[in-house]
Amino acid sequence: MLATLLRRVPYLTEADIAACLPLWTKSVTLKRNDFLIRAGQVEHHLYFVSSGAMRIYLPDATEEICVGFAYGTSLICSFPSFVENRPSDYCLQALKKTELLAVSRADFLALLDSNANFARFWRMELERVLVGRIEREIDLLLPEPERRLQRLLARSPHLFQLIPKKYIASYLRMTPETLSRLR
Amino acid sequence: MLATLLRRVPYLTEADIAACLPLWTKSVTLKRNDFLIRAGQVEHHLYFVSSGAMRIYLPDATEEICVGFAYGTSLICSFPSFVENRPSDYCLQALKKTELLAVSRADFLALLDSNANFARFWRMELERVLVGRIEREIDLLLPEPERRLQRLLARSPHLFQLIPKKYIASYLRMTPETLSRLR
DNA sequence: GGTAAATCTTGAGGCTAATCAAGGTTTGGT
DNA sequence: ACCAAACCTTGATTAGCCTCAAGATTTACC
Repeated sequence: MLATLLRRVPYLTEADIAACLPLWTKSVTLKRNDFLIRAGQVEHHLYFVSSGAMRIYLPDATEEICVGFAYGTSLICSFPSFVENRPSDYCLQALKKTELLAVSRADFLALLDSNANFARFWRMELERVLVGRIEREIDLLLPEPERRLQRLLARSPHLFQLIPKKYIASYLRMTPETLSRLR
Repeated sequence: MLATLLRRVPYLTEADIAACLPLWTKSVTLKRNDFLIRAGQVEHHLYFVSSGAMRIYLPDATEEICVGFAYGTSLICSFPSFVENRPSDYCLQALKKTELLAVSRADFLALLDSNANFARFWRMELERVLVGRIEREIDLLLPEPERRLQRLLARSPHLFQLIPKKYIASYLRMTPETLSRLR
């Protein structure tokens, strides 16, 4: 539930949350393999995953390179497309039945401008995501597949129950065969 | 010059810039191979590179993995350490004589809280950096060394005049020999 | 619950990039 | 400008991951 996520942020008041919640006017339900966005489309919404699981992948010339997952109660979008209002390089696809709420870019930006507490929340969310990306970069730079796997197991062991191994292998920059052999 | 960087931001007024500049009280000059920060230290400052060039690397067990460069007029710090106030995983080292200005975390956070325009600047700076990281992630995920090199050549050709090839090779997740053979 | 599809595992072989090594070139510091 | 150190290049060899393939297992959907 979105309200639960927001209530965990100490400096957001009930008034801030009450100002935010009504902006999530769009509701989306995806079946397995449905797309939330395809490469080439412009992303105009920021999404909250209520339930289900998604994968984010780059449709490269010869293969689909998996760059991330979303599940549980997290925010998700094709970030460069949403922020820069340009066509997405990525596809976002449901791995199972998935329910999402969405806020439009215009409403979201207006909220950031009108509510300093919420602007602070978004700033800290960006910092948190950026720190996560930097951690992730370390993973990708390690030359040994085994150490890349170890780091993911240490950080996100639940992924292995939730996401098909072939996508995790792609995320870890190795083939499914190599991942299977490492286990 | 720091003022030049800030004046390029359309929504920062001269008053905003005047409020910001005096906070950069610390001045640092590094010789070649000097460290701005070593792994294990906590980063309490955000830096602006006035001149020179720096590399950011991860001192891994067996090798130094290069994760980025800073030069010209850019902001730089060990980001996870600065944001989360914890020991840095990274080393920041000067590649030549380098001059920097610094603002303390406390002063910077106070500025973000007191100046909405500056908070907006920082939010957009974070978004910009995050988009760059996502681009960078694509580079790292490409399996072929040749395509990783092509993307860097397309995006930052000047790096090859500025930075020793061995660090660029590490940044591109390949050995100096492989980089040399690709050219 | 049953069936088909998707996914995972295991094996054999090939290829690419890493390693090791040596010579040539550039760069830094005095 | 000189010398020394750092850096870059090229070659030969090796190791590790990918590719291809087939069988086993799990999962999805009616």
